[in-house]
Amino acid sequence: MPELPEVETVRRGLARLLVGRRVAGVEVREGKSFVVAPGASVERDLEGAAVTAVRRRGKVLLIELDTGYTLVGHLKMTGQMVVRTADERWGAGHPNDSLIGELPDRSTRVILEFDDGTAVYFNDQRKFGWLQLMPASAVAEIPLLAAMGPEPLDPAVDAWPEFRRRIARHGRTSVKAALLNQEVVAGIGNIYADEALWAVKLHPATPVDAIGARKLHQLLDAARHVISLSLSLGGSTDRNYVDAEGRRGSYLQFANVFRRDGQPCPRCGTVLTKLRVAGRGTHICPRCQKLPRA
DNA sequence: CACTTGACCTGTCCGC
DNA sequence: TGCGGACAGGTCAAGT
Repeated sequence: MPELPEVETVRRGLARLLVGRRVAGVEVREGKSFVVAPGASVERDLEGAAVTAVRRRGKVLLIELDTGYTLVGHLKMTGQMVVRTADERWGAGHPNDSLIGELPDRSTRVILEFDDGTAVYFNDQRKFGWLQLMPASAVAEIPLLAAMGPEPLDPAVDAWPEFRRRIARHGRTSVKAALLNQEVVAGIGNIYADEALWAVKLHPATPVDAIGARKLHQLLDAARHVISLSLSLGGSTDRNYVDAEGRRGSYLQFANVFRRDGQPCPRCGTVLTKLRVAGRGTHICPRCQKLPRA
C-alpha cells in the first residue's frame, strides 16, 4: 500500500522530527525486520549517530547518518514508521484520532530511540518490510535502487524520455504490469496504477506495444497528476497506512476507481468492475477502458 | 531473455 | 459460533 505519496509523506515527517537528533539506542524485536549489512556495526555506525537527512527513492526511505552510514527502509504493504516524542510517550499522550494506539504494540518490529527521548516505531503487521544499516556508498548498489526507473515528480528531471525508453522494453506485457515495474518508473503501486489508467481510458491488460507515444505520455502525466494530488492529501489509507505522526491519508475519498467496484464510474456512470491483471486486483470502468482487439 | 506465478506473512472477511 | 479459504499488495525467486 505505501506507494510514492505515502512514503514521501512519511519522509517529510521523519525529516522534520529526526534531523539533528542522535540515536541513543536500538531495540530489535523481530530479527528479520532489521538487517545489518556485512561490515556495518550497530554499536559503531548507528548508536550515537546523528541523523543528517531523510531522503526517498521510489518507495525506499533513506535515513542518512553522520557516521557515513545509512538506514535504508522499505515499508512494503503494511509497514509504518511512527514517531513519538518524549511528551507523547510519557507526558500528555498521543493524538487519539490515530489509527494506532499505545506503542509499542504487537506489530512493532524495531524501536529507534533518540537522545531527547523521541522514539521511532517501525511497525509491520506482515513482516515483509525491512530496515537495513549499510555504508552510504553501498546504497546505490542495492539491486532495487540500481535498476530503478526515473522519479516521476523530480522537478529537476523530466521523467518522460527515460520512461518512454524503459517501457518500450516491455512491449508484450500489459501496461499495468509495466507501470508496477519499478524499473520503468519509480514509486507507482496498485492504487495509482489503476487511477492513472482510468484517467487516460486505457484497459490495464493492453499490451504496451499497442499504445502510441502520445498516449504513453498522457499516461505518465496522469500518473504524475494522481501522485501529486494524493501527496497533497497525505496519501491513501486503506487499512494500515499512517504517516510519521500516526495520521491517515485521505486520497481514497477522492479515488475514481480504486476499491470502487460496484459504484458508478465518475465519468460515464457505468458500474465499475474488478478483475485480475498482472496478478493484482484491478479496478476499471468497463465502458471507458476497452481492450483493443488484436 | 521476456514474462508470469508463487512465496513471503498476518489479519480480515466471507460462506458454510 | 467456529473454521477453512480467499484475499490484500511490493518485491524477489523460481517457473514457463
